[in-house]
Amino acid sequence: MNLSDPMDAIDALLSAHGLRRTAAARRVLGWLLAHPDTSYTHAQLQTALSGEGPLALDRVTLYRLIDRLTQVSLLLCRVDASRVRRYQAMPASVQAMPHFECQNCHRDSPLAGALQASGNDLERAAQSALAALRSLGYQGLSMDFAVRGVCADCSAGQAEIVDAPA
Amino acid sequence: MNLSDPMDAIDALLSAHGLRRTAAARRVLGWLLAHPDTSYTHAQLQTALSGEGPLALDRVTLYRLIDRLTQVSLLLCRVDASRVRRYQAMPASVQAMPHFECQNCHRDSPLAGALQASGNDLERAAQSALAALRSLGYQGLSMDFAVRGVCADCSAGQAEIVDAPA
DNA sequence: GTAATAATGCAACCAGATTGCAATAAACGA
DNA sequence: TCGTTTATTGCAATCTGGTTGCATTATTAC
Repeated sequence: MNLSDPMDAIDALLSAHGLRRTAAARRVLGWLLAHPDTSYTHAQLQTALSGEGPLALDRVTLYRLIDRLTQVSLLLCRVDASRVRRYQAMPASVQAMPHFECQNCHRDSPLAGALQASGNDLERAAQSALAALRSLGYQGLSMDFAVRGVCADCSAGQAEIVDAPA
Repeated sequence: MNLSDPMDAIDALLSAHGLRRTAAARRVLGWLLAHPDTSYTHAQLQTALSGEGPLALDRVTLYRLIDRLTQVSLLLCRVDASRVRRYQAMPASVQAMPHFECQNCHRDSPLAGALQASGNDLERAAQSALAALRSLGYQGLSMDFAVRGVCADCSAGQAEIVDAPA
């Protein structure tokens, strides 16, 4: 088996985690591995896969498949501010992924730029916290630093309502 | 007006944030302020309030009320690992609130004890990150540090399935 | 090859949350 | 204090993301 062939690598990952090497599993894991560092909802995955693959896979099948992939830590799942689950291929190195959740419009935006100054401290502290957890036996971990408040758009909108009613 | 009277204090909070001082708003905000540092789901709030208050308030009314309270940052809302929103009175001082989300059973557990060693570093870094955001104009912020993985119960359960099938 | 078992597809169902709209109730100015 | 304006309430219907049961199909292990 040639592991440099992405297809063989995916099959190897599936077997190594006790999952069967089905067409659907190959397509989903393959697609997510080809689109790293981004998370997708169930709906996004289904349209993305039905767009390129042969025939669309069933809604429920996709739900169960991503559940399985998540349970064996091949995927990372988080619930965004709008209550929908987002999946992505488990990153090789764990970062803190700071993001901002608006309490008003429930939009979720990455918080990389705003934290450049203090971001490194945060990253360092998070890594050492993670190391502590690992030493306690936790496995397959990822971290997520969420900041909640009202985003610029929404506070501007609320001000508008007060200052300049339509 | 005597602000030491909790009822007047609640009314003052409501007006200060541009909300009307209705019976429902007083009850909800009052109850959450009386139960700080804990978050409640919509369902929990409804049963808690209908249990003590006079008559139960409508489901939809409660949804809209907590939305309004959240938008003006009187409440803090987060989505837990099971995709349900949890509300609590906005804490006076912002802490990092580290918690663990199981990728398998979707249970959400506080992570205070496990992080005692590195927790302080994390808290410090988070506070400075928050200060940076505040200087950028963000308001009404709270932080949340989530660690994701598979909890001890679930990894034990998965091992059982492999090692000792029923 | 064949048996055991995991994965799929379909239909029905569920919880949490949202929308539309008519009926009330605060807030504010006269 | 009386309207008037506008926020809030309650009810019914609807929506979305997700789950369950079950018969069928495909992988895996022998």
